[in-house]
Amino acid sequence: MGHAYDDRLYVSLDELLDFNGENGSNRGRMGKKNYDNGETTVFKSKNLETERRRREKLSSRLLMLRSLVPIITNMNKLTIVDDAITYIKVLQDKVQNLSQELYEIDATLEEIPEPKIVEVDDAQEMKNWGIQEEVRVTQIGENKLWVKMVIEKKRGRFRKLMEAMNGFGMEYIDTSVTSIKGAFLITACIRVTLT
Amino acid sequence: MGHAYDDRLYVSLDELLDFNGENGSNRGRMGKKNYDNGETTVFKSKNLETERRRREKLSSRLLMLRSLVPIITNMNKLTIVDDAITYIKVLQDKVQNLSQELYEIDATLEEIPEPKIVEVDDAQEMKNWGIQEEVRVTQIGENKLWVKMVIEKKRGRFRKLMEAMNGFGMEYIDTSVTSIKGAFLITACIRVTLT
DNA sequence: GATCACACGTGATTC
DNA sequence: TGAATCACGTGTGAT
Repeated sequence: MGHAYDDRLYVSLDELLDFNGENGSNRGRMGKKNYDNGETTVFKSKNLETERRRREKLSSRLLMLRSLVPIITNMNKLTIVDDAITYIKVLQDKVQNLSQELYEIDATLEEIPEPKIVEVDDAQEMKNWGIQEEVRVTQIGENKLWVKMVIEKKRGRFRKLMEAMNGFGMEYIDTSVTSIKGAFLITACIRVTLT
Repeated sequence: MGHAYDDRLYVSLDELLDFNGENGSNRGRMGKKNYDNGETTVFKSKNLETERRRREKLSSRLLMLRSLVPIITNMNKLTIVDDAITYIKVLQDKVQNLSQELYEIDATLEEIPEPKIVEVDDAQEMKNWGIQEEVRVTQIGENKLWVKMVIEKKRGRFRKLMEAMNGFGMEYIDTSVTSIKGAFLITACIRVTLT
């Protein structure tokens, strides 16, 4: 096969100087380089080493890219880029799905806000639940309170009140709730056990 | 400047046949090709077009990769790969943060499970809240119930009961709660208003 | 043995 | 100008 190239127009430098100085076994190459052959300095392109460094840099970056991609089908330069493309698409899809899922959860969490814990003797805060003016809290013992209130009869309001008082750490000794047209009348004896 | 290369070892084909057949203005190239010059067939490498296709494919894939990366600092082959590397890192970080955030939200959501809505006359389901055997429900009118129960005195249990009954669409006409050592005694008159 | 992928050195081109 | 980038055609080891 060697003679098949005999009619080419130039002679490769490798055949004139069959000598590879540095990288003797890189991949499939045998260092087609230009050498200073004793006295006769053969031609050297100006950007020979520059170009070599450029190639090295590109190759190393391709290897870095390959190290980032988990699924690798081949070691080719082309498949490195190819796998990187599909991996980027996968990552973009993942980010899309995750952020949408997170957004939906945030939306549903806003629908059910955290129930407020309110100080029981703070009349202003209690108004936020619709309790209006009719709250009386009297201390009847060391840590016992007598609570009487009239609140507007609305679905869930009584429950919220119970939640708040319960969350504050108080113990119902005796409670009575009576519903009178559109309102609750609540009287309770409560023992406060502050932590 | 042209004479600076006169001492090189071979003569470029471009200078023998200064003629570019097909891709006259691709980038910075003027088609250093081999041509069948009439009768004298000059040398043609076997993998000339194969190699050309390979280069074209790699370049096109690099362009595809570039089109996926939003932040582009340059058009270079090297910066394309470089930007892809940083972009993949950004995407991986994003996925990491998003999935961790989602995981934390899921964890907090599991702490506060949805309160169960239970049928009020289903004694078995009521046991799930700790109500043990002492539930009596008697119908005393068209849509009125007389409920009497003793439940274990545990924080939050009374609140949950109220939640469940309230969520079922019933109206407390009169309720009294008394705490006796470790237990609640609850008697209630309820009007059921089914939707 | 034909094909593949690669690195090589080089001229052209752009800024 | 000079540095940087690119595509080219080719030789060569590996599959």
